[in-house]
Amino acid sequence: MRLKDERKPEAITKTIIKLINNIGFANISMSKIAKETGLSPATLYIYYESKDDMLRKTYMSIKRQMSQECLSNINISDDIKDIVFQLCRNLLAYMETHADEFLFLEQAANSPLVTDDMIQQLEENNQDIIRAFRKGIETGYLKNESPTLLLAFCYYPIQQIFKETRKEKSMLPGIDFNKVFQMCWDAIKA
Amino acid sequence: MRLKDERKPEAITKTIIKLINNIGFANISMSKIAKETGLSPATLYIYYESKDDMLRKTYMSIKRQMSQECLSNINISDDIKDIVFQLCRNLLAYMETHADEFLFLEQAANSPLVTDDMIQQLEENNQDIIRAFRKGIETGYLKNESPTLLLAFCYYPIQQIFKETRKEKSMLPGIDFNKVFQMCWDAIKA
Amino acid sequence: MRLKDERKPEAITKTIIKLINNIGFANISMSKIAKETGLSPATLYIYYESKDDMLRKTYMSIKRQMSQECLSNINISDDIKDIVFQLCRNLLAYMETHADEFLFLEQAANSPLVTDDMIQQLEENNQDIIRAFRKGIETGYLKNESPTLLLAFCYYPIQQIFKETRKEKSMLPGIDFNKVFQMCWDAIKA
Amino acid sequence: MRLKDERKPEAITKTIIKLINNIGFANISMSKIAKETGLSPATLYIYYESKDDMLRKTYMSIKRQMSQECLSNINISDDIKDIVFQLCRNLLAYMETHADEFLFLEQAANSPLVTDDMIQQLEENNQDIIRAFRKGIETGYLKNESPTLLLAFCYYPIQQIFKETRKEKSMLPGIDFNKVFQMCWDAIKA
DNA sequence: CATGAATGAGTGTTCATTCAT
DNA sequence: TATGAATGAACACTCATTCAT
Repeated sequence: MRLKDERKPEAITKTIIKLINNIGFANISMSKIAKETGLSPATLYIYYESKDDMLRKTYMSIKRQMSQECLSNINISDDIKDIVFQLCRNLLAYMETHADEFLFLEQAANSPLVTDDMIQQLEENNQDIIRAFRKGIETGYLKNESPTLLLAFCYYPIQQIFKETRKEKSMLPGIDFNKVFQMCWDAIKA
Repeated sequence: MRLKDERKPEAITKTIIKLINNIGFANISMSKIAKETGLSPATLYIYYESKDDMLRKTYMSIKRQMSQECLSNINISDDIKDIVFQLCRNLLAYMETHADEFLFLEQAANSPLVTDDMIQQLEENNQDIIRAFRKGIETGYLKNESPTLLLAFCYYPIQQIFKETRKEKSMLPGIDFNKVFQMCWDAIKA
Repeated sequence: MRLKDERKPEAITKTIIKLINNIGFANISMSKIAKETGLSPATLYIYYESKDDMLRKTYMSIKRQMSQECLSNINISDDIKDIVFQLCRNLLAYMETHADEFLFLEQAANSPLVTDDMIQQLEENNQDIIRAFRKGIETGYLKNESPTLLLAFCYYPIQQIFKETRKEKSMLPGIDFNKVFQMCWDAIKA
Repeated sequence: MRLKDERKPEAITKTIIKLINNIGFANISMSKIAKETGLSPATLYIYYESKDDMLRKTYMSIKRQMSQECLSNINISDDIKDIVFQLCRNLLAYMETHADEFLFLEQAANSPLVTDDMIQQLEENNQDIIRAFRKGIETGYLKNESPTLLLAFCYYPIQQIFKETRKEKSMLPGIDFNKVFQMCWDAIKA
């Protein structure tokens, strides 16, 4: 009995990310993915139940990987300001080194593919950082708002601004992201 | 020979927005749009060159309308702080009254459909507000950063947070957007 | 606006009957039907909602035609014996001149495609003959059984025996169908 | 190296009969049969050369079993009338206790799957009964027709009428099959 | 013997677009 | 201008069968 080739899902994932960035979320098809990966369309269905299942699992996997990298070099007992800046740096670093993955996430996130259920599952990855933010609020360093909202004020602007800087005729060329991080901090600090 | 019926493009636009929110950007088709609007597929090609052309023109039209509504009740000579808060209120008001239109924009914006060229064209709608921000910088009320960046810090967080609040199992339920506006202001003020 | 070509459904029907007799009910496909008829697969969907719809409508149409031809030269006021023998002759004549159509019906009738609802609709075509049989019962010429059962004893044996005679290595070669008709009559007569 | 497990073909046969009655002859597939039986698709090919081979062998097996059961409690030296009525009762009994098997046979019999060669092989199962019928002709109890034809007049009407009574909205509800047997006898008796 | 992996060819159906009226 | 008819190409997915273990 032949065993599942664990390099195949990896190759499929890479193809998906590549194709979505080249031709767009709306234009990927199973046959394009199969051909680009060098597989038969039928083989995709050994690893995934359906196209939706494939895209959802790919989304979950990439998103989890991104969340994890955002927590690098962060010690929950550090000063909240250090945590916030490190978080911002990590996010930027991930987007810079995994631009295609990130842009895949952005396309998928705005589609009906990503369900509330998936988001809730992913939310668990943020629990540590949410706890740190809550402590920051209690110790008076951060505004007395929902920690999720404060966190959103770090992630969202940086992500959207990053996307803008990636465009060929960007309206925000040569931005110094340290300034952006500072603005995030100003938004959430007490 | 009848003249082009200008109510048809309007009806088509409405259908597109409705369908995209119901079945997603990736699943709309010319025949679905035609059937839902009560037209023949062939008729769509009288008003638009192709599917892409149709979606692009629709995007441009909606985006322009949104930009315009964001400038309501704003007087360039007002205090920059008043301008910023009014801008934020206008944006929120538009998203709340035109949720489908806004969510269409978000789906389209992340797709390869929207070209740099289109973005540059749309950028012109912001010139007045950019000028006001520049004055705010010069008079020392705002941080000395690119006005576009400052503006981004108003739009992006509010838009993304709004999307989050729309979800059924939102992680940010019952948010007071006035607090959000204040955070935007804190981020960009000098 | 182009008009529907009424020769197309006829051509499609002919292809279906031909193909089903050549390759069997289980092996026909939309693309085979399309190619054999000289059409695009998509065109089939202008005339029929789905494959099932196509096969069902074809079945109904052929079955109705057969029922009609079975009533040729039958006068309801004739002697019931004459009616029965004419019915038998008509059935045989139809099967002989429309062998492919008849064999299509037999394949379809044993598939789950043909619903009770369809059968009920078709049953209406037999009302006149059923009435004649009822009169035959009342006047004592026929057995006092359900007219439908008596009718079945005419149709079924002849149909099944006809199918047997059609086989290359038939076990019933050179049958005289007049004898078969007589046996049918013996079965149902009082 | 294990030996072929003879319970597997039995299990496969049961699955085939079940599936064909549930989803129809045209919709069964090797993988569905494998999954439903709890086997790998590849395993089916240990027991059968191909899908067609599998269906043919299954048809032959079931058909033989049915023929055998039709001969229960029949003594060739009995009166031909007793033989005929017992044959009819046996046929009905088989169809009632093995409805799925019988309906499988009917679906298969009308498909091109069943070849003349197979029919000839199966015909041997009827030799005893054919001989009895021939004696019935010689002794003047039966019509002077081909014994096969006389036999057909027993089998066919009962089978077709049985199928009709099985339908949900049957046109022949609550039939007394003893009357049907009598009609068969009337058809073939001298 | 038995199997899950693998596949090219096929399935029914819909696509964006053009044609003929 | 407006349309239903028409289509080749593509869609997501399944097929019967074979391979490698």
